[in-house]
Amino acid sequence: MSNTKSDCHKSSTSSSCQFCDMKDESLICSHPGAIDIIDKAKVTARFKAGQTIFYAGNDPIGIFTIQKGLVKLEVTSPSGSAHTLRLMGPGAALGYRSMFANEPYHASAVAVEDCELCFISKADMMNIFSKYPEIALKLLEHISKDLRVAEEKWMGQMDKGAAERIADALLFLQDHFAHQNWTRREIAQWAGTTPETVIRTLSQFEKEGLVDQTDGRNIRILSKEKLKIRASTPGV
Amino acid sequence: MSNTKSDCHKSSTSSSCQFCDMKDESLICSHPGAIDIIDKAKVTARFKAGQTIFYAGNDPIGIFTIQKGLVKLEVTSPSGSAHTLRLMGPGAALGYRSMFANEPYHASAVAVEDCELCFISKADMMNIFSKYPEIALKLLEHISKDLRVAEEKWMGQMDKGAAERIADALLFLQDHFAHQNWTRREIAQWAGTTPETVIRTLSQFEKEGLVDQTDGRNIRILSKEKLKIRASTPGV
DNA sequence: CGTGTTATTGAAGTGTATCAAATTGCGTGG
DNA sequence: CCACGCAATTTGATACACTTCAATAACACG
Repeated sequence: MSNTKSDCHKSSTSSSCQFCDMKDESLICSHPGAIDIIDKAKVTARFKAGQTIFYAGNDPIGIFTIQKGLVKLEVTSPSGSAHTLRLMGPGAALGYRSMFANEPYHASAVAVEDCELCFISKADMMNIFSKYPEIALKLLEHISKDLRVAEEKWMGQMDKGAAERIADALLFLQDHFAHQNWTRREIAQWAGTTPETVIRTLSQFEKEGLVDQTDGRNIRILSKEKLKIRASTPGV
Repeated sequence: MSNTKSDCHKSSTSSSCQFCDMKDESLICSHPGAIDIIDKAKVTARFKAGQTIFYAGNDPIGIFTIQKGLVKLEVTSPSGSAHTLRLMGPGAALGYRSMFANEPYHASAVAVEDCELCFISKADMMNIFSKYPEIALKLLEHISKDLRVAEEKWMGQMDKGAAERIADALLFLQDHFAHQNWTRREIAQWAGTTPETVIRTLSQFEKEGLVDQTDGRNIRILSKEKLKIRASTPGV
């Protein structure tokens, strides 16, 4: 096996970016010219479910790209309760906001399931920018969308009741990360409520025929459409 | 009067950017090279307090830079209540998020007080980017900070009580836009609560010696420090 | 087969929205 | 300068959705 790129095995099976499944999905890696630089600069890192990738308060050292697995950005309030800010799957980037803002991380990144990440240092990233400025514009677009999502989310939280937020959460988690079996607590952290309220609401939804909970702790959505209606209807 | 730049008077007294007070504050205009382009491209616009600069749902046509006055970005929920997303004063830009995201505005921009804005079209903006890519990086930094602010704000809203949020609001509005006499409703829209709750909380704060309301409808902060403590203390 | 985590159910407390009605402040025009 | 009218403010009563606490049950994992 003649591997022409010797520094591509820093961490076990980190092969060339050419063969990465996520090549086309990723904002950064999808650029043809950038691949060569990244290929030399990147380091692969693995995290098991539950492990923390970086902690809030620390200074960013670069960007992670998700090759496999799910990662959540979570903030733990002074009162102790944790809330999920963003969820990111394969192809998404991680840690870019703090890097560009020149700020410490304002949230911690935790692996929801076993993960395989690709790390690119800040210096390498800046190097890429200077050669391919159009990537900066792409990231600008991406972060701008993040901002809308963030603002829309807490706008929704404000005048919606818990049931509506939970319906929203179920739909969102199903749409974006269907394979994952979310716990009631995780749903609560995403919907901005408590596990108890999630449970009560779920059994209410079950009565209404929106979901099914007979398969262990699994939550099966029976009617997306009805849930969508429920997600934007004040009372029942 | 020999005016060398004939197209700089599109709207009443729009003088050259060279003499703009906000030249150094603005993200875009502060760049030495960009001024020449902007000077030719810009149009000055005025809005009276209460007027809408753009409406949610419309497509962005460019960027506004605030020369004078205060602007709020507000979202009106389907249930009818309005919430203030961001507040922007002189030197700040307006409408950039939607432009970069290639999305319609997700909020409406309303003049809080009489305003003087400087408009630059999307095409001109892109032209500036291609000549001075470093401006894109600056905007990237700025939007990244916006994202943190947005996420931090709704994180705060989640587990803080109304009194804490209102204390936060008072401090924020005082720090950033001191000259403005905010109404109870505006405070409520910023703090994510109702005017009634703001009133009750204010009179509570008055009892505790944190604020003074004897001067008409004005709210005078007596002790920033005590308010800060109040802003992060669950019960009394 | 135990042990810890997740889920479930119940009861109780409370903060906050909501509605309605009275009052104040403030600008406008007579 | 006063009277008027409107919007902002204030206060009270009520309702209720949600959190919180506590105790039990079900499940997964070693």
